[in-house]
Amino acid sequence: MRLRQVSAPNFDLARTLDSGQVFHWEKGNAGFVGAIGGKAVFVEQRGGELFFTGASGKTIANYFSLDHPLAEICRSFPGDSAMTAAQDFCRGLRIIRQPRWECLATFITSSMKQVAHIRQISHTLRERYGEAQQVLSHEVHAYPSAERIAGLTEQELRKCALGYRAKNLLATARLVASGEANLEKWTGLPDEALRTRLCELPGVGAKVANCVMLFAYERLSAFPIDVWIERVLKQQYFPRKRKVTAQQLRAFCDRYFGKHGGYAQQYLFHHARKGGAAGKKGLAGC
DNA sequence: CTCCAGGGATGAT
DNA sequence: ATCATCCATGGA
Repeated sequence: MRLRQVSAPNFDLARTLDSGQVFHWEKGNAGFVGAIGGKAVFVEQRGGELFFTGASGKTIANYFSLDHPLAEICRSFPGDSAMTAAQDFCRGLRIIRQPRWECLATFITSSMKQVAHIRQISHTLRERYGEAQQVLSHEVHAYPSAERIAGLTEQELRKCALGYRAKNLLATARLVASGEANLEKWTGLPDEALRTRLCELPGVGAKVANCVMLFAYERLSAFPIDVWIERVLKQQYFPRKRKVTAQQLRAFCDRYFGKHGGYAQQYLFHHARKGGAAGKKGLAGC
């Protein structure tokens, strides 16, 4: 199999796929095997080039947001020490453009789960209910459509280790499949209206809504606050406050991180999770 | 306001 | 080998 090639300067494929925004890519053949929408894809990075097969160069470049002006985005970040360290740690990490239903469904199943569990749930749902494809002798399953999931029972979903999330995923799948919730049409909504629509879906609260806005609707100012980010924010920006409310954090983030807050959040998140010293232990005692 | 639901990887003992 | 911990949403 001959691979095709696309230029990808200022991009780090492995780091991007390991940053908790997407959960189905697996290592294989010196690169990564996964799916972009319904297409099974292999992609490998060598220096500033991506070598790939299974989709067009245009699809690859669009999925990995190779057109995002990363240097300019980083220049818009605040210059504090936490942000600078995170930025340094996350070179080449990009916010990818995910299919809307796949992203929404995945983050509904992510609630109260850690990354390893989310990967497992995604894998099981794909394997049981998604269409199989081949790439370089690897079998890859597309994420099951809303229609497919809408036709399942809560019992079947529970068997995929969804627990109480099964009910929410099923209810939301049915709203999407019936057209009552039109995810594609929502691309035209302003941020606040989009967030409101998303939060009306079962299993979607503020955190999940912001993830979907950031990863599937390219709202780069959306700033999801999970426990990791909450720890970082409290430690770095409210060091001697004993009690900081969710509202205070929210107001601070919206004001402080600017129009690319979503990127700032992703960098702080990835640095906190993978950066070692700043990980759980170091922050716990504060 | 508090409490709880369901579950598997992860790290401590 | 056993045990506590992690964790976002929604309903009681």
